[in-house]
Amino acid sequence: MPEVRVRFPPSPTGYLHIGGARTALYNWLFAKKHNGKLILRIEDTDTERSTQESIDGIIEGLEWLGITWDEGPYFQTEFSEEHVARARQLVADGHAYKCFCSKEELDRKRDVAQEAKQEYGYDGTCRRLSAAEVAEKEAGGQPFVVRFKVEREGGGEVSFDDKVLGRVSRSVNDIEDFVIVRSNGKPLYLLCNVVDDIRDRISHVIRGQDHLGNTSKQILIYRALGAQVPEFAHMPLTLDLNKAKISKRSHGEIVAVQFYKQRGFIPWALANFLLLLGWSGGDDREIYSREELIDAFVLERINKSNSIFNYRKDDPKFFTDPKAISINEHYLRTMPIEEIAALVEADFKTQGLWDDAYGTTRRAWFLETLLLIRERFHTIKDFAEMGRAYFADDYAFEEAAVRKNVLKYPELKEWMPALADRFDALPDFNLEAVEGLLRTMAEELGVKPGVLINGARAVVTGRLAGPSMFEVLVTIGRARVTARLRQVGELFARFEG
RNA sequence: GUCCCCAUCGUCUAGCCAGGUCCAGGACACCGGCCUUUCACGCCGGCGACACGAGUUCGAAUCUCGUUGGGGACGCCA
Repeated sequence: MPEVRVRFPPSPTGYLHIGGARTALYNWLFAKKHNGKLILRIEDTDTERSTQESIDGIIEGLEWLGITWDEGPYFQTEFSEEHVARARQLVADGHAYKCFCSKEELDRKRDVAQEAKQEYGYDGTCRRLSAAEVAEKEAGGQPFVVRFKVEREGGGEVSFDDKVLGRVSRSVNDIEDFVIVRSNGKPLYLLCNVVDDIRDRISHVIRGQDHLGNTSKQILIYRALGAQVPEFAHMPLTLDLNKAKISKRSHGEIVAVQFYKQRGFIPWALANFLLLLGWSGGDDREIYSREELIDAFVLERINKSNSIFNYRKDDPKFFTDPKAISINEHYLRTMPIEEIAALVEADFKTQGLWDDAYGTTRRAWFLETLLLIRERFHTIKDFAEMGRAYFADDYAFEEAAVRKNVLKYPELKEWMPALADRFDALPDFNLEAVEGLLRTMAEELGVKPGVLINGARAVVTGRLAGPSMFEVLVTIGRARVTARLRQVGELFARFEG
């Protein structure tokens, strides 16, 4: 295979959404797999809608996901002269012509056709203009667009072998003479994209199936320009629950990569999820490390059919596609704890929960604590929220935990401080000692150990559930544990009052 | 309306190209059980699909045709 060069060409008209991220991911994987290059090209020719903020957001999103590029970002607007030159060349070579039909006139014709449920497409009025007529209109200062002259002599088809879909054909009679240059002289996407891909020596165009219709037109442009046509791979689209294409506009933050970063997703977990939306390795494997995936990835195994992004809303646990959450959980509890620690550290710093000692003298404690509590968390955010009691004293109390495990046993008002006293008297505050003491005390009081254990859990962590209580107590430490136990009275006052 | 693409559990999918080993496998979700001081994890089990109809064949999820359904495109957006 000649040098593999692929590109990701977002138009900077909004944040990076998961569909775009998935396209970027597939391109990146393909490049890596073949020791090729990924080119990032910002298609900013739509000056009306392009923003710097969007460019920054896209780059930030790609970087967060770990999708790296080898060249760029290039900006399409920087190559306008070349686009114009190629358009002129096409006109000079007879592959394109000037069209003087007004936009209003065409809109009207289109509306009429649509109204009558008729097929519509440019009728070729200006294609038949003689050189003299064209010269006359130009001399008169009439504005014009440039249309590509689709060769329809003898019919024929434009076809290509798509890496995903197989052979795709389209009759030239179904391709209208499409516009390649606006009346203001600015070339359009169909042309710019091809000119840029030729200049960037793109070998494989991997993009969504929504571009399928563009491909036949663009192949015509490649040929007219005398360039080699690249390989194509049209990926299936990601649809919403109503089977409509997901978009920034209609779905909002739930489809933004940024949202997942904010909600505490592990970058590669999101990439892994996105990968599975339309690709499988052919076996039952679903979790891949970067290296494993680069090794396993092949374009031919991309699915042909569209997939549904099964997101939910307003569910505390499944705030997005449950599969995405489950993959994130998988990484959360299997990744090397140092890597998790780095993500938690970043989050803690934004929340004012970070203690520099966690990086130095209390490093071991910090890592062990993360190891202890990560089992039942869903995202990185949970360390600061559900796990707050391990790192700070201003943790919240779950109402259900207090009601079920504290208020139900009024005696705990005395028992908890008494337990604190006993803990203080312990020569060593370790697992065995704590467990022995708790069980002995329960026996003396004539209650089940669970009453003291769960009561202590609610008081010390504010939560209904958590890791083994003895480990929790030792981890949080004697001083903090006893102080919290002695404040049980306030809890009664707060929730009973 | 025209053109293009697609069609397996609720969702993501394996199997399809090279028809039998598939009364269709896995994952997520859901339900039940085990474990357990709690909740998770883990393990075990359950629920649950070849869109429909013809044809080819001894045999079809797999091949062919049709129907239906879904999606995309049809811009002087990208």
